Amino acid sequence: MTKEPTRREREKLRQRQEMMATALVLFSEKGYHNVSMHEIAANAEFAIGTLYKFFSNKEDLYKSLLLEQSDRFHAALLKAIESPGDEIEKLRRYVRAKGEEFRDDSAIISLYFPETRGAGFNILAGLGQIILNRRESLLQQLAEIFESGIHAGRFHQIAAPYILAVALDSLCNAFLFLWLENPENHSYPESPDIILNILLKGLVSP
Amino acid sequence: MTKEPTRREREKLRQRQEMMATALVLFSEKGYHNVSMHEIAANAEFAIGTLYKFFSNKEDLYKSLLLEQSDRFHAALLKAIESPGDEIEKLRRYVRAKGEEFRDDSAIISLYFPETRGAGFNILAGLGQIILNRRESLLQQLAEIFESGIHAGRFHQIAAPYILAVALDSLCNAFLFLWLENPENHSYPESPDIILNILLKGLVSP
Amino acid sequence: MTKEPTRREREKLRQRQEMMATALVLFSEKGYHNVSMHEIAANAEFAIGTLYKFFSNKEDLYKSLLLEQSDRFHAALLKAIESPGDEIEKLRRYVRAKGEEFRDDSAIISLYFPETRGAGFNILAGLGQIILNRRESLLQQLAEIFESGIHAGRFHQIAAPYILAVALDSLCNAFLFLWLENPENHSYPESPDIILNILLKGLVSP
Amino acid sequence: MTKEPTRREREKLRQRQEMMATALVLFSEKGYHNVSMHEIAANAEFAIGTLYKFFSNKEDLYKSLLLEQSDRFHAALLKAIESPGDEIEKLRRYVRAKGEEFRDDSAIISLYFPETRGAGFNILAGLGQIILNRRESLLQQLAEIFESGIHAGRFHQIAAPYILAVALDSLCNAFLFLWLENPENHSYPESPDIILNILLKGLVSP
DNA sequence: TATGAATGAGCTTTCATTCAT
DNA sequence: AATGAATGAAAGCTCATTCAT
Repeated sequence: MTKEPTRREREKLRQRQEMMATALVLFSEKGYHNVSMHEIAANAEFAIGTLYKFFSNKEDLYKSLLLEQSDRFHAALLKAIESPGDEIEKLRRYVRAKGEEFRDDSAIISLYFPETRGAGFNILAGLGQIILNRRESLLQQLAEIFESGIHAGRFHQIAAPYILAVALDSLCNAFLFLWLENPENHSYPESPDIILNILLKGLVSP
Repeated sequence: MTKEPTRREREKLRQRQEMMATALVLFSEKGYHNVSMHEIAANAEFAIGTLYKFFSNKEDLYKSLLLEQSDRFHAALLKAIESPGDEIEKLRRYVRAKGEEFRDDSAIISLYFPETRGAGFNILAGLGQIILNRRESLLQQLAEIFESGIHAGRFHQIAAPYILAVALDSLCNAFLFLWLENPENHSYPESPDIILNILLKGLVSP
Repeated sequence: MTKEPTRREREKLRQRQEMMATALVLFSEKGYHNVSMHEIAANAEFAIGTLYKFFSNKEDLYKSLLLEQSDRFHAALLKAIESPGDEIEKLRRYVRAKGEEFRDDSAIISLYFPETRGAGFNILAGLGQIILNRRESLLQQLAEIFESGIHAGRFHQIAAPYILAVALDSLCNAFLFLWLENPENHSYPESPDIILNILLKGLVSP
Repeated sequence: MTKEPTRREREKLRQRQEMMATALVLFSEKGYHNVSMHEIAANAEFAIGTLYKFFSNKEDLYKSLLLEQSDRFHAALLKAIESPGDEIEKLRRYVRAKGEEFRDDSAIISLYFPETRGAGFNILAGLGQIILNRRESLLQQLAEIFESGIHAGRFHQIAAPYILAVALDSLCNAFLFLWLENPENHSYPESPDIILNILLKGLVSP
């Protein structure tokens, strides 16, 4: 039974959110090493000491930021996958959800992507693992959808289910980057289908 | 009529290569900001002053590294694309060349990828642009191959040629990352076809 | 209505003064380039970072030093010139004031003099100009005193007023250097008249 | 009996002169600490090692430079003083010689003056002493001229002879600086008399 | 003998972190 | 509990000097 948070506790949470929001903007604009703790504190209008009350060091702040964003991100994707419907519908919802996350919070991308590749800070190895695990579990769930579609005879088995999952995810990322770079060029609503179609149709199938 | 390089010149080139090789390893292991010039000099077994004789500053070293690798990388991919053969053959050679570059020099990836995304150092804007331009021109050439295949009736037009180019490229990257992470799981020779097949075949086409 | 400075503000000012005093001694003993910021910080018993909190860089510290001393110096000389009295009295007060400034703060001389000549750091061009302008305005005021004395018939016109001003100023400097080098040889109180007499004997002799 | 210098020896002397001439220009333009040994070597078109064959270190080069210039400078002034003629003529020749030295080799001034004051490098204390001694001996000789003039009844004894010597010297310096700063404002030939007159009007007026 | 590549001590400056108030 | 002044390790970089060729 969790206690109702006191006013004091709510206040602290709000401060923490404010600091993280400021840090997110700065980190994503300038990169981890080009943002100082003083800068974050000043922008968030707190004293530097207060910032250190909430985050024991710069790395901790960065990790918290990443973890929180990753929470939201993966929760949204999970919800999309687990919603009812046939395989194609699930995949379409997944693609759409990913697009919406990117669109609504593009700041996170520049933090998040280096971490899903090997390019993140190795210092953060431990954290990177959590994120990698989440990604892995998402890929597994996507793979199950493909597998189910294959078993049901809806999909040709053009590759192993896990391979298809990786393929879909990477296609999403690539096109979302494209759209973020030229937001004006692409009407968003139809985009998910473009991505999905590439997998669904084939270039040379009879 | 270029002179044969003197022994002195060859020696200088060798030193430069050694410094760059050391820097490449350290940068790719720890990231630009977590490697000091002293560390690079010590690992390469030169005095710090000698390092600065060859590269006027840390950024210059990083840029030289990136540019040199990008030269090799893009030259190899271009050669693959421009080789004779039908569209499918060209694409297969492209995928294979990309895999070989990654496999032979995986250190470069962690430097190279942040730059093809928005995640690179903004400082290096000028350089990043060069790399982005090269990538763009490769994508254009890939797109032409797809277009030619479509015109020749070999390919269904399941998406715009440029879209197909981006799709192929991102599939390559994703699977090459997979293979690099688990090198033992996948026999290399068959891999290019796996990637290509995803595009060529379709999940649901009749 | 200026607030009474708080204890904190007074403390900061005291620290700043301490740093500048230490820097003044070191710079005047060893010259700008032979004093390191670490040395200044250590001698003033502050951490190097604290020094940089007060002065944004070494040049800024040097400039502040020079400007502050020049403020005091020129204010004292101006006050002397502008005090009531006939021309000779004003000149005598000027000579005496200059002597007192030199005597009380001989450390500044080795910083100040290279700047009134061309020998200062060219870097400090902007600052040097301020000091040169102040010197020029003092010379102008001295020249007016000579001119007034000539018009009043008190002085022979043995040279143009500005020339006489330069002459008086350079005589002051020369003798003040003499006295600083051998402080024991010369009783100070009578000195100003020695300097002035050299000019006056010609200026007022029948 | 000094040997006739061999061709080799003459060549070495010429090289040495070339290095010193280059160093003089650079030092006087940019200041001792803002000129590197490499810069001097490059400008003089010698290898850095060759420079070090001639001067054991940077300070030695600077000292040699200063000493050589001081040799020339004082020799010229001595010659002027020792030439035949009455006291006024000797003084006029002194003033004129000083002006000519300044005019012909203004580069030396920025090196030389900090040294005749306390503002030079203290490192060079030993050298500074030599120059100070030379200056002192010149002042003594000037003082003797004044004394002789006073004894001969030509000069009023408006101050001690040594004081007059210092006064004349400082007046020279001050006006020579003026002229160097605005070379166009003052016709050179008549200048020496302006300087001298300031003293003479008092010294010889009835 | 003349060269200039190589050296590394030492400089200025930044910034994550602490802790007395 | 919140503050921000103070800290000092460590970074990037320069340049006087040496010495193998």
